[in-house]
Amino acid sequence: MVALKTFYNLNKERQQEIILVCLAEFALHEYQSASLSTIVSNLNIAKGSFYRYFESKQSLYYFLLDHCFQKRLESDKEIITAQPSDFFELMMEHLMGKIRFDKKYPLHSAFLYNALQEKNSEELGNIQLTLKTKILEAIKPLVEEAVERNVFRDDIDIETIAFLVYRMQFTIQEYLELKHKIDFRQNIKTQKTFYDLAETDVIETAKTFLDIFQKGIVNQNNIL
Amino acid sequence: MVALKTFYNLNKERQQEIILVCLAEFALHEYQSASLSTIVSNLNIAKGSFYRYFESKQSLYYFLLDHCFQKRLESDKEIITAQPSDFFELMMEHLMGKIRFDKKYPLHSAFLYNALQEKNSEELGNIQLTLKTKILEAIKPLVEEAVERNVFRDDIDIETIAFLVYRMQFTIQEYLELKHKIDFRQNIKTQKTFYDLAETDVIETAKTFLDIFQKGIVNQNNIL
Amino acid sequence: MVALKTFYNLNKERQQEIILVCLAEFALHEYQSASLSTIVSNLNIAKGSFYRYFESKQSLYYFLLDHCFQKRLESDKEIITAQPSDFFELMMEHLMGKIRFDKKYPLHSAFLYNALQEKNSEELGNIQLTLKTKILEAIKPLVEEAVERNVFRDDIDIETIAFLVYRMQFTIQEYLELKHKIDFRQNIKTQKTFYDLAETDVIETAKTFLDIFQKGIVNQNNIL
Amino acid sequence: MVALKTFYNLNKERQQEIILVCLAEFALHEYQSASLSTIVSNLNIAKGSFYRYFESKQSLYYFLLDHCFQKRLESDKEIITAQPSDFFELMMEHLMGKIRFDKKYPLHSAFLYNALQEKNSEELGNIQLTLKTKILEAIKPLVEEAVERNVFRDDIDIETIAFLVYRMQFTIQEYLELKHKIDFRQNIKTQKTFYDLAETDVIETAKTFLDIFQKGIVNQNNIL
DNA sequence: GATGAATGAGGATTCATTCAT
DNA sequence: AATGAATGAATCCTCATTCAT
Repeated sequence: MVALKTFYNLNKERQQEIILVCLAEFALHEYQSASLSTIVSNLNIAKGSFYRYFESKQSLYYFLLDHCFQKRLESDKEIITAQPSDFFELMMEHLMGKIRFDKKYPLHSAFLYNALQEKNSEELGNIQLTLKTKILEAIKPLVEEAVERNVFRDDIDIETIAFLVYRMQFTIQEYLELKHKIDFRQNIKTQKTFYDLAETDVIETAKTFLDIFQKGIVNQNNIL
Repeated sequence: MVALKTFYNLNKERQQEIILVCLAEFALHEYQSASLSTIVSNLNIAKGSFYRYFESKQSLYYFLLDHCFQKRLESDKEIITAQPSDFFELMMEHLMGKIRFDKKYPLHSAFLYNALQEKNSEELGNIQLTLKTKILEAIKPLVEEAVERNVFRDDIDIETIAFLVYRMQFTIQEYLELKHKIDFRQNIKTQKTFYDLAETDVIETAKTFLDIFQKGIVNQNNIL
Repeated sequence: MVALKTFYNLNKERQQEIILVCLAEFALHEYQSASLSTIVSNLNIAKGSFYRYFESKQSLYYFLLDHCFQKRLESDKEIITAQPSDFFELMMEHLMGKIRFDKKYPLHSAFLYNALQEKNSEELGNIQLTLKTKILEAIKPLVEEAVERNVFRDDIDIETIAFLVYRMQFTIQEYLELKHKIDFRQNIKTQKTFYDLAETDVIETAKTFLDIFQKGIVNQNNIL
Repeated sequence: MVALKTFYNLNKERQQEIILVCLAEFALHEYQSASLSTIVSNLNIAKGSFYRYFESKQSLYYFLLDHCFQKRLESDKEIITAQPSDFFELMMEHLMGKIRFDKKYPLHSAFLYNALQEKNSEELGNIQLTLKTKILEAIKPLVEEAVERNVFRDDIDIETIAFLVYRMQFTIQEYLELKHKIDFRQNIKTQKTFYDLAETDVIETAKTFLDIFQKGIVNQNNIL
């Protein structure tokens, strides 16, 4: 879960450098295929040195996971302090938060995205379940509060709503990738921004998806 | 795209056996991490024998992709022949089709699921884009027809609708995995069914998600 | 040394076809690196069928060696029947014979060339020595006869002369390759002629080398 | 072209040992057939260790080529400093240099000999042409100078002369192998000297071949 | 505290040959 | 008589990790 003492003895800049290089590798490859050799070579350090910073590949992975999760939470805190009263406004704020995070921390974002797709293995366990449960736990209270204010249809349970709220950010991401034929991993390699799109386009898409989530896709006039 | 002649010369049972063992490996691991050694060992054949069936790992992968895609299309054809007039009824039929497919062909289903998450690589190219584009091309005509019948809100474009239709099947899958703490890859290993759930639960969930897609999540009474 | 009966049962055309395909493989690669798989694939026959024609890779090699040697000898016989009295005229005839052989039988020629460079191995023994000895045995009588006619300086022994006579054909070949940056193996692949040169150029070079062999390289006038 | 840092960090003795074992393998087999497994086993190191010294088989080969070329050039420098004025005396010095080199560095010599016979391949390119061109470039100036002093017949161009000068050293080698039935590759295996001959014999042969090169093979008296 | 040399199992793939059909 | 499926050892190369210096 944590790095070794030696790692923390490094100055902050070097720590950041190491983290970024590691994230880049895990952003481009899944756990198994990511190569410590590549990391070590990109960092210009000795193989042995790496093992003085982290106990193992697995331990590094958990460290990065923790690190990125914290970063993402911090990024979200700003919203929560300036919490809007309307649930969907709040949700929009979160989506904007995700978009800002993608832009500001593309490697962290890509790493987390990959982590959420990691296949279970002996080394990482059911990592998807763990991560998603953690995220849903964070979302639930907000949903619950809105439920009490009768914001949602009462035939849908809280878990479903919370899940859909969580899901939306990645659905939007997938849609953008597909529509604009973006390969965000390629963007990482070429040092472009995560989406390589005008931010207004991204925001517009988020608004659309959120609106559909609220009101549905059917033409109400047609029904009447 | 295809296997070698030698493979087709095998009797159908053996062909199926080989396909299933290969699918299992690629269902449990992504392309890079999947091991031909494991496959060969599970099949109890010599290393060299494998290369009489398939030219390479890459070629095997494309073969499996094609094979599963065909299987999935066949599975869908039944619906199309008995095509319901209402778009959302049709969509529900497709979701049911996916559920039946998961049950009947858990390995094929898991493989396709993994393929849709494959990271781009020199060996496989932008496989996600290719696959998703193919699927969307199949969905679009159905959506277009519904658009002409004014089924949907007219402020949402066809691409967005088609994407959400495509996305739903996997959103449901993800939700079920999460809610019931299912590890479908573990189920594959233990030869259980894909979901290890009562089918009614699955169908209920599909209905719920479809309903939200139609009418949205907000409490209409509250708005009024 | 010889092929199996089954091979001789094939019609002459098929025999020729097989020989040419095998020669091409051994013309492009040395014994060890030449691949029976490639040969068999180029011939569109079954692996097992090949082993009904030849006992082994080794046996095939010896067969080809014998075959090419015979072809080369035949090609030389024409000269011997129309044998010119002057030794160097005869030698020029032989060089012309070699040039014609290269043109008419590029694969045979390339194969023999490779064979003369084969490294000794358990499988082939000291094949260079065997081949070269055989060639020298053929050259020696001609040299001996010329020696008796006092054609050569009497301070040089027969073996040396015979060797230089043998050597010249390949020295010329090497020179042409180098001067014109010819890759005769590439020419084989692209089905061009062996040298891809005007024949007059080749003959001119042969004449020059032969003249130097006769009279030496030094400027006689300068000495006087 | 060069080894990895790790290689240079080894002490000189170990570096030499590794070089010699590698040279031995490439002296006995051509590039394709030479086996890293054999090398690694002869060195009593792990498979992976080798790849800490050299990037690849190809890279090792180029390193050895460079290494041997340098060694050969150094060996030649001694001559050039004590450069005799007569061209043929200089040439004799070079032949003697080659003979000493064969004796002192039999593996280097054998490796270079093999390299000059390597067939073109994707991995090594047209290595023969490259090597021979390099050698001829070194010989040409010496020839040009002699040309100006009217040493040679004026009907032969410089390229031809330079080529024959280059060719002689290997022609002599081939002759000795043939005459004394020497298998220098076998000598390598049994750790004997390159030629396994009295040095006087070798020198005598060199003198003979050089003399023929100068004055030609014909009996001048007979002509008159 | 840092280094980097060493490891050996594992990766995909090719090979010449055998043998049952 | 011909086929072609099967073999398993060999190929080059990469990997995460250990440990002596």
